[in-house]
Formats: sequence, C-alpha cells, structure tokens
Amino acid sequence: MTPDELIAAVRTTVADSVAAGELDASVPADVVVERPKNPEHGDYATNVALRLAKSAGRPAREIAELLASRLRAAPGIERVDVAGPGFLNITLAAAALGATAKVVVEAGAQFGHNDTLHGQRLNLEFVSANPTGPVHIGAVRWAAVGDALARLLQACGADVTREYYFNDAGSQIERFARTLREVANGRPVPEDGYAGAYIDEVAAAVVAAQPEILSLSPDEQLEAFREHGVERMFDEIRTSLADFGVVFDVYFNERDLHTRHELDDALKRLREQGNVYEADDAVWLRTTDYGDDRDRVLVRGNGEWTYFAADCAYYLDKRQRGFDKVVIMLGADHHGYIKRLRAMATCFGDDPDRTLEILLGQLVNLVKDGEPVRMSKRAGTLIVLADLVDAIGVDAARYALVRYSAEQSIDIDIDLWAQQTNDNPVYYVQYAHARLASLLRNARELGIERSAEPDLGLLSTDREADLLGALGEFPRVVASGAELRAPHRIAHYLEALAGTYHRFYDACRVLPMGDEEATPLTDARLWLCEATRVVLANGLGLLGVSAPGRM
RNA sequence: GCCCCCGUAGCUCAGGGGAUAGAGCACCGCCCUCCGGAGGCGGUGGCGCAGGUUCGAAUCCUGCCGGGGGCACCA
Repeated sequence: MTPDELIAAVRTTVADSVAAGELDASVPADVVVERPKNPEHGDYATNVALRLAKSAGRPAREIAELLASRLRAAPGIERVDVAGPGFLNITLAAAALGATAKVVVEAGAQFGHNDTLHGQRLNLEFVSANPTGPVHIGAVRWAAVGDALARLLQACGADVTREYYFNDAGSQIERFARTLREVANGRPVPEDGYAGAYIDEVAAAVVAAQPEILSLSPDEQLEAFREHGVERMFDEIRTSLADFGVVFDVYFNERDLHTRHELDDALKRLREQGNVYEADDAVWLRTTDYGDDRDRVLVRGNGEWTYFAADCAYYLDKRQRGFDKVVIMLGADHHGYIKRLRAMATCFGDDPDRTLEILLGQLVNLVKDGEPVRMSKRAGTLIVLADLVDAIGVDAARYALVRYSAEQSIDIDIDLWAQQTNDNPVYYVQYAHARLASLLRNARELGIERSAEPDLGLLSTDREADLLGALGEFPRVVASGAELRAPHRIAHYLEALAGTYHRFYDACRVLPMGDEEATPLTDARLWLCEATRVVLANGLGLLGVSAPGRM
C-alpha cells in the first residue's frame, strides 16, 4: 500500500463516518500522511483528526478514536493507534507494505513520475550568461539547478522548454569587441574592457581564422571582432554546458528581437494598455502603478532602447509562443528586477501570479584550503565551469551545486568534493547504487532470477519496513520538489535512502550463503533491492548525475 | 536611507504549523568466516535575541542584533 493509497483510504474513512452521521465535517486539503520519525509511531501517521477538530467542533482525540475504529477494518491495515494530541498512527500489514517493491519495479524508470503539472507549458530560462566570457561559477549553479528543475517539472508532466537568453546586442558586447580588437593589435586592454587569459585566446583564434582582419579599418575591425568573437565565445559556452550535461531547447538571440521589430511591437502594446508616457525626452513605462519603486525608461533621451525594453519584448515573445508561464532564474544580485518584471507583465494585461515566476538564487563561493577563491570576469582570475569540472568532475559538480537550497548562499569546498570518499555526499549515494547493482549482478551469476509472484509479506523486519517506506515516499518527494522549485530535496532524500539501504544491507542477508538454496525470502529481498536501485537511479537521473553500476 | 536573502551541533547543511529538531564531517568507543568496510552500531553536541499569532512555532507576524547582496536613461 503506497502513501497515496493510504491517504485515499483515510479520506474514504472520513466520508464513511460523515455518511454514517458520526461526524459533520469535510476533509481539509492539508491532510497529510507522513512517515513518523519515531518507529514506535507505526509506518505512517496522519493529522486528519487534528485538522477536522476545528470545523467539526469536537476534540481531536475524540475524532481520532472514531476514525481509528473504522480504519482498523480497512484492508492492508494491521493496526491503528491514537496518540498525542490526536495523531492516527497506522501500521500496515507486511504484505501491504511489501507490495511497494513490486509497484516500484514494475513502474521502472517511470516510478516517481506523476501528472500534477500535466498540460502546463513552461518556459524555463536560466544561465543566460553574456557571451563576453566563459560561464562563471555563479551561472554554473543555475545550469545545475535549472536543468534539475526542468527534469523535475517534466517528471510531473509539464511541457518544459529550457531557454538561454543570449545577449548579443548590448554595450557589454561592444566593450568585449573593443577589448579583442585592442589585444589583437598588441595594445593594452582598455580601461573598461575585459581581462583574462581567455581574451588573448579568443583574439588569437579570431585572427588565426581570418588573418586579413588586422588590415581592416578600426571600425571594420570592431565589427568583425564583435561578430566572430561573440560567435567563438558562445560556441565555447554552449560546448562547456553540453559537457556539463545541460542542453537548451532554445538559444534566443536578443538581436532577433531588434531585427524583428519586436521592441516596437511591445511598446505599441504597452501604449495601447495605457501604461506609457513621455518625459524628459524619454519614453517611460508606468511600472509604479503595479508595485515597482520607480517608473522605468523604455527609450532613452538619445533614442536608444533600454535593456528593460528588450526584457519587455522578450517576455511578450515568450507569451506569444504559447507558454502558460514564464519562469526565470536569476542570481540574488538581480533581485531588484522582480518588481519591475512583475509590473511589466501586469502592464501587458497579464496576471504575474499566473504567468511569471522569478526564482532567485543566492551566490556561490568556491573554497579551497579554507580560503575563498575569488572570481571575477573583470579581474581575469576566472573560476569557470571548466575549472570546476576539471577539479571535481561533472557528477560531483552537479551534485554539489544542486544539493543545497538555492535560497542559501553556499561555499563549495573544492577539496571535499574532489575526494572519492564518503565525506563526499555524491559518492555516498552513487556507492549505494553501485553496491546494489553489484549484488544484483551476483544474483544473476548465481542463476537466481526474481519470480513473477514474490511473497513480499516476508519482508517483515524493521530494516525492510524502513526501506519499503522510504521507497514509497519518492513520488511525493518528486511532486513537492517540483512544486517548491527545490531540487535539493531530491538530493537529501537520496542520501537518506542510501543510508536506509546500507542499514538494510548490514542486517539482512540477500543472497544465499555457501551451498544454501535461494528461498522465497531471497526472492522477496531481490525485489526490494531492485526497487531500491530503481529509485536511486531515477533520483540521480532527476539531478543529472550518473548512477554507476560499478565505481 | 530603502529593498532582498540568510543566522539551526565545533564545521557544511536538512527541516512545507505537529509528537523526543535531523544528516554528513570532526571527536570518542565498537562491528569483517561468505552479497562492495566507499559500509554499519553507540556516544558527545544546537534553533541569534525579544515580543506576538496558535491547542501546538526552527517554521507565520513585528522589532532588534549579526552576515551577504542590491538599489542607473549600465547591460
């Protein structure tokens, strides 16, 4: 019996009780069935009586007793106790709990998937680093978290488009191009230019590909370096992200917004909505009407579009492509944009609570030997994606970045995550999977196959019950992780599951020893092992981390 | 000055209003005749401070203290 089936049984019990006239209340939405921390509290506990107490106008314990007596008769339930202020502690029959193993194995790679977001078209924009340098560590966090979140949302049935906004039209690009031109001509990096070894590399690569570039006029050179430098930089970014396992469905060029006159279209729309005015030679959007701190300029006094105007056009573009919701992941240093972006959506006539979601993530520090590793594009001491992967590998890097709540700024200790020991959480989880895969291989070599009809009621020890219970939690962890935009919950779940498995393994012999024959218990435990392996693999898959068969 | 995020064990972090606040590392003591010891068991140790809401607060609200980040007709 899975938690979902149990909660359905609880609801049915309440409905029956109401129908019988014992109770006058409806089941609230926030009724939960959860695994108690204390094993004496049974396999599952529910707060349904506590929730019903207020609307029914009766003491929670009284309602709990009432429901308990009905619930005890439900199939698969061995005992129900009333405890504390009115919790129902439920112990399942061993066979009902054991059935989880079969459910998991038969669902396979689909186990944990659900349809809570079915039909939703989501545009998830993340990274979107300017192509003026390699992807720095802060943006790498969004690559790992954004991709994991996309996988989570997809596992809940959402139609997700991963999108990278490629800013190729701004003044930073001009500075980048000017830097390349100066460096290629043997002159120093301009005052406001970019420094770093990659500048020399890109400049040299552009010149090597087109030696004639240096004989062009300064203005022509600027244009050539802009075009080819950005192209090279962007190729490098895309390649390094692909090596990291992150591939976007759409790489959107800001320049296309301009060439397709989408900024004009957006301005026209905003004007029609009555939210645009002119002052001091500039064109403004009255975002203060919708919660922003100040109005925002769309067209500057010199006639040029602002970056914000492109944001408006880009938002409109996404909406016109049919996305129900535009989700944007931003670094905490951009938190000031939230109000203006929400106000902008409102100016277009949208309800930002429905169509726009801004996810903020705090910054990342790399730490080595106890000292923070500085990172700065401008300073040229770059901590970039490739450096991180070189230092600790893709799996550890992705796991390290996705393991922590994005709301928390984090320090990543390079030395720790480079270790191949159990100090390193990713190895702890991967090791459990490898150990399981090895055990299952050994079973096959012994000629032991899982039977079609295992007696899963034989899985009756506490360690087995713990493991079965943990497996049953996975779908809810996936659903809540997606709902809360919190992929780190998957990582913590997997670490707990790995621990639960190791404890099972320590206490329960799976394969026959010596000359012994395989028994029905062997069979049941092999089902449990395969189920555990499936969940570990599925969970790691959601994080974009490999589930190795050997290590 | 205004805005956002964060203060939980010696360290790095989990904890969606519920029962005795969890895990890894570190430290101390244990467990290998056979499935991977990259493992398991036990011990030490904690919610920044003060109010409030609630049957119940680490969680929600207010104030304060401490840390980080942000406040352009830059991108």
